Amino acid sequence: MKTISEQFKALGDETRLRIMALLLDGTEYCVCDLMAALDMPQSTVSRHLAYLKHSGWLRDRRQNRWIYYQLRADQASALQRDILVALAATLPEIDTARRDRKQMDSHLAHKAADACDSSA
Amino acid sequence: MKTISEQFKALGDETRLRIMALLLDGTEYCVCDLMAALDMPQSTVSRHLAYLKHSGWLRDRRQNRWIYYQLRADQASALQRDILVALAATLPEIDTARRDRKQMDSHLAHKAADACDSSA
DNA sequence: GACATGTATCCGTGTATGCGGATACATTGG
DNA sequence: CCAATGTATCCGCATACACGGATACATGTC
Repeated sequence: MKTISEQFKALGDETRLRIMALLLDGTEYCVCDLMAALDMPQSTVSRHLAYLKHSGWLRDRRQNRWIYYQLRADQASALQRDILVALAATLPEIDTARRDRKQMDSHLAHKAADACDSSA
Repeated sequence: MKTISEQFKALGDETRLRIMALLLDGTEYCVCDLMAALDMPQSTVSRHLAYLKHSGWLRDRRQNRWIYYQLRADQASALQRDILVALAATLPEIDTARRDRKQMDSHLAHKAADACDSSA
C-alpha cells in the first residue's frame, strides 16, 4: 500500500508528468535532452528523474558520458501497466505535452545537424 | 496537466488510498463509518475526504446530520475512469485494504445491532 | 433554546518536497 | 594529468502538507 501511494505521489507533480509524457513514446532520453525539451535547469530535471526512478517508474542506463532514462514497463506491476496505458491515452493530447514534444523534436534535430556539421 | 498531477497527488497518500479502497465498492459512507474502519481521529479522516473531494475523486451529500461520501465515477474524466478500474483490480487484494474492509463490516454490523436494540 | 451528535475548520508543530545555483563525481578526449 | 562534458548531489530557502487536539458550525431532539 505504501509502495502504491509512493508511485502515485511520484506522478503527483507537473514536471514529472511532463517527463513521463515524453518517455511514453518508449524512447530513452538522456538528461540533457529532457533539459532542452522542458527548458529547466539540470539539477531540477535530474532530481525529478531520480524520484521517478526510485519510485519504480523509470530505469537508467549509462552509455559513455550520458545516462539514458527509459520507462520500466517490463518489470512494472499490473497497476503500473494499467496506469501507463491510461497515461498514454491521455497525456499526448494535452497542450503542455504537445509543446514539450515539439521542443524535444527540434532539439533532437539541432543535435543531429550539429553532429553532421562537425563530421563534415 | 496541473489538474492531472493534482489528481495523482491526491492518491499519493496511504490514508487516502485506504479511503478510496473502501469507497471502490460503490457504497457511500459517512465520516464516522470511515473513522471506525480506519481507526483514525475524526479531523484526520475529514481532512483527507475534503482533499479527495476537491481533487475531483469524491462527491459528498448531506443527509440529516451525516455527510456521505461517494466516488464521483459518473463525472470522472477518461483518465480517472481508467485509474478507478485499475485500482478496483488491485487494491482489494492488499492486506491493509482487506483489514479495513473487515473493520468496516463489523462496524456496520454493530451499528445495525445497536439500532435493533434501541428499537426493541 | 439547551443539548447531543456529526462534521469542518483552526491551530501549532514536524516533516516532506520543490526550487535552482554551487559543488562534487564520472567519463572521455587531448 | 588536465580540461571539457554530462550528471548527481549539496545547500539554503520557501512552501505544502500530515498530524490530532481544540474549537466552531450544522442538524436533529427534547
